Amino acid sequence: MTGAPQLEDVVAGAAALLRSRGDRMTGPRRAVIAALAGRREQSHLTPEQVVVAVAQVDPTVHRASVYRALEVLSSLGVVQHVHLGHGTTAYHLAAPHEHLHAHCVRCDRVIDLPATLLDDVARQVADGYGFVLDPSHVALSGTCASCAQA
Amino acid sequence: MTGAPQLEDVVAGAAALLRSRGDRMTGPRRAVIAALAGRREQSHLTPEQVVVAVAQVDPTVHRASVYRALEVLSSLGVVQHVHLGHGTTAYHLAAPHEHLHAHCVRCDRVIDLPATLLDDVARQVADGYGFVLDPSHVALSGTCASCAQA
DNA sequence: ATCGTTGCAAAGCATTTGCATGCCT
DNA sequence: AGGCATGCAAATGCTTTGCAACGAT
Repeated sequence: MTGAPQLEDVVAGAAALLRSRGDRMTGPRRAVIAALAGRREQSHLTPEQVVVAVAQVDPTVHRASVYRALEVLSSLGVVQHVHLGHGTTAYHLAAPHEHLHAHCVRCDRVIDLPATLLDDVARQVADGYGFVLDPSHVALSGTCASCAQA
Repeated sequence: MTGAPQLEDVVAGAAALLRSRGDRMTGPRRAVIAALAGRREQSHLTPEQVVVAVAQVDPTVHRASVYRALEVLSSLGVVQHVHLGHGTTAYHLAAPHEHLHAHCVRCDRVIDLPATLLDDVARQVADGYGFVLDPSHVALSGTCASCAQA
């Protein structure tokens, strides 16, 4: 059981990637990685939620820096994002294994799903329409188990 | 060949629904319906695109009224919306037959897909996770045929 | 010492809202 | 006539940006 990726390793890897570009590892960037890593559940956060989580790690980090850090880390592939319908975007650390997302419109929870779930659909839209599906870019929408039974 | 729904009929139907609620059919609401109906292709419009299209029909209609009209007409079921990842919402007249959407991230085009396309996936997430999928609420994301080959 | 990054504050943008006037029924 | 809807303008909420000071390499 390896569990969640170790913070140290993620930071180190990100630092290496940053330097290889002439960019730098900084406090705010470390804080954003820490904020995203320090989550057992609810590992997909909106920018606002990241801002809050970062503030708990380091209150001196400015809001704007969080946005900028998310952008740089995304471009490195260290962080990934999903669009959740209704205009919000959720960020999470790149997981070792690719996966899809489902978003509960009632409680806003994000559920991870196997990457293969849309393989058939991808084939169908490719064959029928020439449309190349990007299954992980947006979350499937609906109601999660606990909200559905309520 | 019936083609697109007739403007007159849609307006009349909407008017009836509005009045049954104590609401009214007005110029701006008619203009929004006309803007959405008067489209062979590209029948899914962002609020901003609706504002532009409405202005061509009736330049006196205010921006805010377009937003309000879209909301009322949606609540009546005359208009429907899809979320397109990246924070935009597209509106379209309720079609006679339910359908899904795919959104091209390159050219922003929206493609209609058969409603049944996600039936299997819906069953899988229901059985495996208790998640109740709402397949038409968000568009599938990817690259359309013409953009993919470029 | 360099030059990328930050905090701050202001600007942007899309959407929403309060209010007096206007118009549908 | 009565009350919902409108136009206008200001407010909102989230995200981006210009800039001087700061700090990683």
